Order: sequence, then structure tokens, then C-alpha cells
Amino acid sequence: MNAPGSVLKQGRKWDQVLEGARTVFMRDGFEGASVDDIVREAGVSKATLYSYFPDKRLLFLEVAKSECKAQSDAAIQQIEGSGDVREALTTAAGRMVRFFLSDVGMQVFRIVVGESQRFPEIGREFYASGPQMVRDMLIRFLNRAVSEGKLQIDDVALAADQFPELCKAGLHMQMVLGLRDAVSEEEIDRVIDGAVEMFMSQYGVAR
Amino acid sequence: MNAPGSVLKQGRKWDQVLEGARTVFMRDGFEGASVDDIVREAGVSKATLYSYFPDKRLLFLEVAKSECKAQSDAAIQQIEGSGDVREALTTAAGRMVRFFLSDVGMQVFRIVVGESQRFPEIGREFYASGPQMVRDMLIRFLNRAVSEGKLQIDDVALAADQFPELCKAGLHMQMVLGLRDAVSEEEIDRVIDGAVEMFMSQYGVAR
DNA sequence: TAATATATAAACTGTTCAGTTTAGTTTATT
DNA sequence: AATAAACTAAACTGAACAGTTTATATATTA
Repeated sequence: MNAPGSVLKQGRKWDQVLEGARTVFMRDGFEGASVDDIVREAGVSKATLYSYFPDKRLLFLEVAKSECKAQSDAAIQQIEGSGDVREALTTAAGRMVRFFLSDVGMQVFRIVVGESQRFPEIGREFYASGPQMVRDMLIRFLNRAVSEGKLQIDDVALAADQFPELCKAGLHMQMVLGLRDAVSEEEIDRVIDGAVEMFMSQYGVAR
Repeated sequence: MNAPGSVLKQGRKWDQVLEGARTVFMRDGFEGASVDDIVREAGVSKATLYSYFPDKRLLFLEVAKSECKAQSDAAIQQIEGSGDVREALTTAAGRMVRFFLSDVGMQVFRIVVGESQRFPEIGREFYASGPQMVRDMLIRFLNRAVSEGKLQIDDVALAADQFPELCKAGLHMQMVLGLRDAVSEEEIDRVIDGAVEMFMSQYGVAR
């Protein structure tokens, strides 16, 4: 079940540490979170934390990975199943937008972007356990739709990169930069519909 | 000419300080840059720096604003002029992509995203002097094209949000996260053409 | 040339914080 | 109950760093 990604680990308070770290990192960011805050939140001694994680950065990496995986597993699910492409894309877009705009999603994004220069593996691991998953899923989905004659796409990889971007449509940037603190359901729907509409108008087969 | 945005300012080494700060912030990020590094780079005393800028954050804000303004002034220029919509969009897309993927553009983005939680005005000022400018320019351009019957767009604001996102198409994310360290001209063209193609296939008027 | 502005180097203050160490305690296992 | 593994609190180390102060120097202006 809750495998620790890397080769670190022992004992029984691992989850407790990770949960405390999650809370504090999500609240205060990477630099903003002190290890002392984390141990206090986790109800654990500093020595225990350091017996699990060699340093703060690795601890954050573990938190980010587990968050990402949880979210993108949920977001990926079966696009499969539903026969209608338009419907499937709408569903997928909904999941994506809600993920991008969730507190956790945005906070992880902020931290990862901010720290990936100093700690490149943070960027890599985040990408691999988040955006990459979605991208791969979309590529599979689009390839299937193409081979079934439901879509017509020359460059599937490009299309798989375009769709998630369309799902941001300015909202993500505004939220991440703190220009707004909420987005209404109407706006979300408007963006989703706009994304699907635009995507289908290029790649949909004429009927 | 080089007005200092806010109401701070005096004497003759202002530019020198700003230039040194620019260099160091762009190289090391916000937290990574120490004020001592900056004064060393600028060839200026710490006291002088602090006589111009009340604190490090404000100093960075000034750097970010001036970078942003320079870049987005250049990027905005006249889309106007050229009568062909497709051509104008292609040109604009080229400027945008090259801006997103430039060292300065990415570094400012990284820092702003990373720090805008702790310092909300950084996010606001960045947005106002960068993305907002582009957005407004696009809205004006699209409205004109619509009224001239060259494009058909219901929701111009949405379209103006979609186009820049299309210009990112995964590349921006990969670069910002440090998964790549360069993008070929071919890839850039592919993304630009893809963006224009998709945009026109929805909003272009049938001919 | 005297007076005023601006600049400088360098030492200092105060704080924050990651990571370590120590000496002792709790929990599980046999 | 004995033993070992995991945990604890708390003090400590060492370094980094923002911002201040002081005493001095160099331009600029009147």
C-alpha cells in the first residue's frame, strides 16, 4: 500500500510525519515551513523526523509525490468507458480544472515551480507523477479515438499538450498569483466548454 | 525616462543597483540571492542599496517590473498594421513563446510564482505589467478583427485567455520545471503553428 | 572653499533555522 | 521480565542573512 517511493523508511510514525509535513507545507510553502513547525504539527520529535527523512527537501519531495499521485490517479480514472469523445473530454477537462484550481494543486505547483531551480529533482519527480501521467493518458485516449475514426489528429502529442493548457485559460495563472481567491462554477464551465469546443472544432471529424 | 515606478529614489547609483540586483536575482532566485551578493555584483555599498530600497522584496519587485515591462512592450508592439489575421497571430505567438521560454521570462515566472503567496503584491504587479498587457492587447485586436468580419468570436475575453495558453503547449511547463534546458526552433514553430491553426479553426470565418 | 549630498567599508545585531547530540523513556517482542 | 527497537524533549551548534550603525571619504554645489 503506502510504499515510501524511495528506499527510506522504518517504523510506525512515518505516516504521522508525512501528514504533519503535508499540512504545514501546504499552509506555509517550502521556505515558510520550519521543521520545528512540522514536528509540532505531527506530534513527533525532531529526531524521529530526521530518522525517516535525511533532510527537509526530501521530506517535501515525498509529500509532493504522494499528493500528486493521489490527485492524478483520481483525475485519470477511466476516461475510457464512455463512448462519446466529446463527453469524455468534458469529464477529463472538469477533473483537470478542478485539480489545477484546488488548494493542494496550486500550492504544490507554487512550491515546485519556486524550488525546482535549486532542487531539480523536485521538478522532475513532480512532472513524472503529475503532468506526465495526464499527458500519457491523453495520448492513449486520443490515439484510440483516432484509430476508431472519431478524431482526426496529425500530431497527437501536440494535441495532448494543447488540451490541458486550454483547460487553464487564464484562470490558473490568476489564482496561482493570488489575483483571485475563488472561481465560480459558471466560470469553470465556461472554460471547460471553451476548451472542448475549440479542441473538437479542430480535431473533430466532420459528420 | 527610467522612472522608478514607486515613489522611492534618489541619486546616481540607482541604475547600478538595479542592474546588479537583476543579475543576481535572475541567477539565484529570490531566496537564493543574498543582499551581500547583490551589493558585491553592483559594486555598491549595502548602505547605498538600503538608501534606495527599503527592503529586499521591494528591490526585487522593482527588478521584476522593469523586466516585465521591457519584455512585454517589445512583445506587444504592433500586431496592428498587418492586415492578415493569421499572420498577425503567428507573429504574436512567436513573440509570446520566445518570451515565455527566455531565461529572463522563466526566471521571473519562477520567482513570482514561488513568492506570490508570501508577498501578494508581487503577484499583482507582475500580472499587471505582463500577462494583463498581453491580454488587453489581444482583446483589442480580436475585437477589431471581429468587427471587420475577419473572425467570429462569442466570448472574446475567453479567446484572449486561450491563445496564450495554446502558445505554451507543454513546453513552458517542461522548461520551467527544468526537464529540458533548450527548445529547438522546429519545436517552437510546431507549437506556434499548432496554436494558430487551432485558434483559427474555431474562430476563423469560413471563406 | 565651505557646506551639503551621497557614498563607502566594515563591524555589529538579532534572528531564524536546519540538523545533531544526549540522556532518558516508551513500546513491542520473545 | 528482559531486551531491543523506536521514540522523546530539550539543549546545542553553526551558519546564513536582513537590516543598522558608525566613522570616514568623495563628489557636487553655492
